[in-house]
Amino acid sequence: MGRAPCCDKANVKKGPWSPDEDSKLKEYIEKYGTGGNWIALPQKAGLRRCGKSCRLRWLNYLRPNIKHGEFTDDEDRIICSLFASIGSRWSIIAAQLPGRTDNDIKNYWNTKLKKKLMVMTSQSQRAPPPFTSSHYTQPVSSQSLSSLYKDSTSYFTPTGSFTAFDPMSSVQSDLLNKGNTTLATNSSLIQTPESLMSHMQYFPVKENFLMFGSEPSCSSSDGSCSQISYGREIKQEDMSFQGLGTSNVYEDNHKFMLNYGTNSGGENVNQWTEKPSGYYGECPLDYDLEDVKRLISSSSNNCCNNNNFIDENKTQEKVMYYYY
DNA sequence: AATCCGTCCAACCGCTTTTGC
DNA sequence: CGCAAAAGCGGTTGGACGGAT
Repeated sequence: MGRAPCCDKANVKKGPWSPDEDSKLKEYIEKYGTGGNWIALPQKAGLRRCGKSCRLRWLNYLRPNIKHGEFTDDEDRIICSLFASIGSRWSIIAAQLPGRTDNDIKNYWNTKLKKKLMVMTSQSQRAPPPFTSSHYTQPVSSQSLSSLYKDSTSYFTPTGSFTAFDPMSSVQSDLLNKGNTTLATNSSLIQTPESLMSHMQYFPVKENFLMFGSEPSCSSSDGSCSQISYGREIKQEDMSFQGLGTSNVYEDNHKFMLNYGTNSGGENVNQWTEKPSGYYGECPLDYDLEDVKRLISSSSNNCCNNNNFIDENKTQEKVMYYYY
């Protein structure tokens, strides 16, 4: 049983907006505002459109100060950096780019920026094996994340550390209390795509298929793979933290982690071990941007490598992916 | 000139989260 | 606290467009 449709599908117009519809919507909102009720708005404005459609049209196109056209290098850098840290949270990324909409950024990433980075990746001829990094990335719940942003908390420290995935407690105790954090939009603290690429990886998976960029989008209904997004589908109780240095997987209520890279003795480590209890918060705060960038490419390697939490129900197949 | 193919982006869909009662 | 409705979000789709063949 699905939920009731938000509008009468038979009586609403779909497809591209006409200039007339645009002006009607614009005029109405400029005059009366949205009234906090998008569902009722189209009728009041004399539009045969779904409220959601009106909202989207307004937010993505008609709203004042919307910036269209070419993205600047600075915007590129911000998008790359934020994507590396928080993944495809386009609305949050958009919040850092005045005048840009989440839809715009999403489209830009999917159609241009990702490819641009891929080209750089292939040019860099550098394809280190997975599981080589040394830091954590860490998911935060959407609530935590949004509250972080509401607090205008920086994800860039003056030392270049990237902190978006620090556990909230750590963030609060450490970075949030720092008076000297700086805004993400300070481009001097954001790496250029070129410098990012020097640490990027790509992973040929399934023969010649190269995955790159965003989290993998997998069917959630057919059980093939759960869509992974930071703090959305995954309930907090399901969250396991997995980072560049350690991957955690739940299995039958046991938590496992994949250690990789080198241990303190300089030995190469790449093995599954059971996770000690209370493991969550013990993550280094320093989140080196070089490592962050690696996420861009490696995050899409599969459902598990760098995405940070595992749905318990999907554990088996994900573990398989790890061994793929 | 016609067709094919790839790119781009507005809009839709369905899900999660938030809000209000 | 639980439920339903609305808002918000991100993935996907479809069509317009331009370049290549």
